[in-house]
Amino acid sequence: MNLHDLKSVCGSCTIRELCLPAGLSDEEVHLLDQHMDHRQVVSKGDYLYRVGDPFRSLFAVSSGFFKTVLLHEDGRGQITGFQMMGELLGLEAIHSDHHVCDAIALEDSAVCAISFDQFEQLGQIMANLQHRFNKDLSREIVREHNVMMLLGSMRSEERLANFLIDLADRHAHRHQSSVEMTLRMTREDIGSYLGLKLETVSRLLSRFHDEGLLEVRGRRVKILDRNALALRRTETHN
Amino acid sequence: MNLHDLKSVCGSCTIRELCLPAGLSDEEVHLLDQHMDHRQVVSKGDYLYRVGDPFRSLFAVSSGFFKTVLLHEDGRGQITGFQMMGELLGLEAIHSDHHVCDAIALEDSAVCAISFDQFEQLGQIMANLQHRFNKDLSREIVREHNVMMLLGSMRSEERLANFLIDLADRHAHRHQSSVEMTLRMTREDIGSYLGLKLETVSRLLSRFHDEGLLEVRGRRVKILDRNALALRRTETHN
DNA sequence: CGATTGGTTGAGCCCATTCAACGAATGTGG
DNA sequence: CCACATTCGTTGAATGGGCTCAACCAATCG
Repeated sequence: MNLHDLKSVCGSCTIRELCLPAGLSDEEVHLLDQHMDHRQVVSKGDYLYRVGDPFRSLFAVSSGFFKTVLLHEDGRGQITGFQMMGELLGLEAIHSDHHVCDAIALEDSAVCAISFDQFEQLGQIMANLQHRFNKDLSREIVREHNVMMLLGSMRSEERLANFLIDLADRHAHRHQSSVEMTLRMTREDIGSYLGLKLETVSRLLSRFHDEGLLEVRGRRVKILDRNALALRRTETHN
Repeated sequence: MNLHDLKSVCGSCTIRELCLPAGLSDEEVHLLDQHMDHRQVVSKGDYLYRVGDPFRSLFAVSSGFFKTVLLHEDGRGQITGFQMMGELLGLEAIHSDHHVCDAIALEDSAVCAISFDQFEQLGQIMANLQHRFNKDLSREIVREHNVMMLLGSMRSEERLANFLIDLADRHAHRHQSSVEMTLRMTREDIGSYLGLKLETVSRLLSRFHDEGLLEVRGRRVKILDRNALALRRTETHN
């Protein structure tokens, strides 16, 4: 039996409450399960989808870690997000029926695929599901608002502090340590997401380290003083 | 009869195809009409909603021009978008049932309010409407992706060129001149949206003017060389 | 092993910011 | 109606934060 062909089963999924079926009743989840597509493994470095691919399915990250990259004609790329378990991939593609960014696994990962056609039909008979989905889309909009704020009006130090705290919170929400984390992405990835160059990210991490806010060893990061770090998210920290 | 109490009637609306009911059949639009809420006038400078307001309705801009502003605790604000007729306001609020930004009219405007509860019910019995709405939400996500790209990896000149071309295109799409436009927002607003200071925006406009790309007189902007301007959206313009 | 990728650190530079002065347009109250 | 304040925009000069260029190191891999 091939992992690629495993059926998704939300009903018995440990991250059910973090994911699409959050808040649904057992019967509703059962119904959702019947319409779930396959489960799919994506190895580190592989593309889940690429710009231009026709849009058929949404994906829920079951395990692992992804980045989504928006490509600009002249080669420049912007990372628009990092997705961890329970989070949805592919929402941007609904509009044009084609993916408009690349989704790349940053570690060996697995996703649950949901045929969007079937999902929409299901939404028609399950108001709860549709409502949850509307909220998920809206949440993504809010998240991006916050990134716009970050990119548009914060200095480098604040950007990185925000990034680290956000990452820690998302780990905590998944019952993982919000103190010690292994970054799944390179300095360049972080820089791309934050609108900074990799050297700047590296320097900032060193700075935070020197100041006793973090312990940084490569991609292992330990938050030593969360309060102080949290203060760095905003300008005046005299 | 008070304009504030006018019933919205999509069926006879001139911008129907730019707005929420785009692509719906006459019967469907009729059904939508029955569930539309009031039409509402918003004077220049007034708030359509504020951060923290409970979310009850989506708004479709019927006429006029809005900005949405995300406030940061320390007083800084980021403009997350400008909305013109046919565009939706309030999508960010679905997630938390509360508005998370301010919406401010930049000129005397009117909006059509749609009770979101009723709208969701309607979506349950009108697959087409729900599908359109999913696409609208997805489009907003794509738009914000592009802003992230702009803020994260473009230089000031490219940002402004992108902004102007985008504005021109949206005017064209509404059968308004895409050559001569009156900006509805201040230099500071533009700067906030583009992650620049107002002085920088002013200097860039002067530069484009001097180079013969634009004719700028206060808020009147005439695009003299659209091709050249379009080239400025991307780095290499030797 | 050499080759490649990822990360750190330094030195100099440049683009956008800051600070500042000034002008134009609009509105307000006496 | 004028005097005055306020808001909006332009332009100049100096500053600085993050970038560029570059060297170097560590880890991984075929």
